Amino acid sequence: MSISSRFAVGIHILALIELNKEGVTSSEFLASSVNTNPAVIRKLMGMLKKSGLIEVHPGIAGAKLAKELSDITLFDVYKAVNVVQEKELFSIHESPHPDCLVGRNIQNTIEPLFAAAQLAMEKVLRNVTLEDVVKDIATKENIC
Amino acid sequence: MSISSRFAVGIHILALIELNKEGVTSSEFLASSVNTNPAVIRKLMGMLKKSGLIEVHPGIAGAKLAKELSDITLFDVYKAVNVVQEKELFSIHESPHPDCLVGRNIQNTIEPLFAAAQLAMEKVLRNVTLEDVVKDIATKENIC
DNA sequence: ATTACATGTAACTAAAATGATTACATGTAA
DNA sequence: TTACATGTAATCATTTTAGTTACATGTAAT
Repeated sequence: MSISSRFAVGIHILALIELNKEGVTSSEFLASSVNTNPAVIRKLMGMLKKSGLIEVHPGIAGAKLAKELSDITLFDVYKAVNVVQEKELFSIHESPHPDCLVGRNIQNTIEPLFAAAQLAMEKVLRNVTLEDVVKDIATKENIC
Repeated sequence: MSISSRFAVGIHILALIELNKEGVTSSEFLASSVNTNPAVIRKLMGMLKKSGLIEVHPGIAGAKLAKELSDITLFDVYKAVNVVQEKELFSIHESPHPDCLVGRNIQNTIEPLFAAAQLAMEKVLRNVTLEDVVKDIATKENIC
């Protein structure tokens, strides 16, 4: 199964806040670009806010980035929107039989292997910033 | 969300077939060790068989490995049990708005980044064999 | 103050995936 | 033909997702 698109949408939201920084980036505006419901966006904005990535205020239209673009990595977004918990990218079956040689050891044997795989994936996310994302979009549009 | 435990169970099955190679490893025997239903095991056995990792025959009790332990990587099991499709570890929201600068570029920008993260994870799986897993279990049991 | 409009948040829904379970067809060998 | 194994389909409860609706809360302009 796939990791929730909340992650991709979170990146979309942050990139659009940056590229629309002269304007007002409301949940309705974002929802239109993402093609979803404003309430879905507001829920994600809440998560991004809680993680200190954006600034939003009740009653005041628009969101602003709370950090420099180059200070926000994809990993920050990934953690903010809560798509994968630590050591839980792979699920391991519970209660294997303790009387069996394999059953009583499989969890402890597999866990560090799965953790290493997850960390390798997350390391890639740590090495990409939103600045990279925004620059790539600009390049595709021949803006720069 | 997490990747299906079919992966962990698949590893469990293969390790147990190896460690019980003097005996008969039936779906019922495996189900008891994994602590699930024999039909679940048989479905997984079918997948492992289809990928050429084990040999099973209708009407004949027991499964055997079809390859050397050191020739089976965790990645082979991962692909066999079909837990994550190529380039689909992360899902990307569909139909963002094409009239928006971000909307019309976000998918193409994000896709290679997500693919790179997925590949990094899979690379770790490619570098671990079932021999490593079985040896680790043996070590934990002070067998070697 | 009231109006207009934004965010914050809860409740409800349909769709999809998972894992368990049951049942039965198919295949093998004694 | 009997006993028992694998192969496989149908069904079910649970969980997650993403969308939707509704409304409370907060701000600012009139």
